[in-house]
Amino acid sequence: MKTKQAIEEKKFKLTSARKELLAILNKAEKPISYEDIKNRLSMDKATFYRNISKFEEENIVKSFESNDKKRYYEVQISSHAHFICNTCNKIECLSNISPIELKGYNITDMIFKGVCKNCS
Amino acid sequence: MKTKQAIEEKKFKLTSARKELLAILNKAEKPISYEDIKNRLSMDKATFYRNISKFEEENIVKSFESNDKKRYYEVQISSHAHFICNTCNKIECLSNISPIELKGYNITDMIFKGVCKNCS
DNA sequence: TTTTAAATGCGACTAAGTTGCAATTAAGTC
DNA sequence: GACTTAATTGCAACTTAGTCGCATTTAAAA
Repeated sequence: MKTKQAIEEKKFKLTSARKELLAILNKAEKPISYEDIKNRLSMDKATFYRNISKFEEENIVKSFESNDKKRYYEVQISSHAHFICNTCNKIECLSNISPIELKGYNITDMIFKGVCKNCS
Repeated sequence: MKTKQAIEEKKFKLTSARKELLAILNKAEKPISYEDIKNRLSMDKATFYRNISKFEEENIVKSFESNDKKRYYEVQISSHAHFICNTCNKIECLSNISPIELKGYNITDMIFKGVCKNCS
């Protein structure tokens, strides 16, 4: 696991805030924003954002911006595409989509938008 | 053209601010943010955002959020995918990508992310 | 030309995310 | 286990994209 590896390489200290955040991220089944979990967090907003950036630098976490001006984070274990509903802004992970080849481009992420089952 | 149609249906008045904004949007070769064009605009920020929302309601314009917290707008003429560079945040239009089929989903937009030619 | 609802500019506001700084803490060393 | 120190934290103040209320202006129908 990248987390253990990063700690062993002394990239950062494993503080209680970081343990808490990693636990939440590992349990999450879809990308989460600060807003989504702030009530469950004992750390400050600034600490959340600083740690999540740190995790991104170490390739433990990936993120993207959704339609609602918020940034969503998820653990980088399996690479998969995302679906964002234009109506309710719900985010779903799409596991069955094969990566697209496009010469000259090195594509790492795919986001699809449309209207979800509930909203259509 | 949707613009003329919308005006004829009395959906809105064709003010000079709107003419200016439509001219810029029609000339643009890629999605633009307010920041991108503010120096060329004679209208106020609030007017820009109110008009661009109006255009979106009337399906004249489409938009999405990029990696840089900004919203990008473009005229809705040809439906096409977009590529966003994770390094320099540049946005490119991809015209050769065929729409993806995914049962249960009605996909209207596709965004690909990665590293562009310049940055890799 | 008059009328009037729609549109505009301005300034104040909101909300997500960032930053500076003094206080705290993880983790290596004795 | 106590000591040391750089990394981390909380707090408050800040930044920035976008929104809103309101008094003034304007397109376009009469």
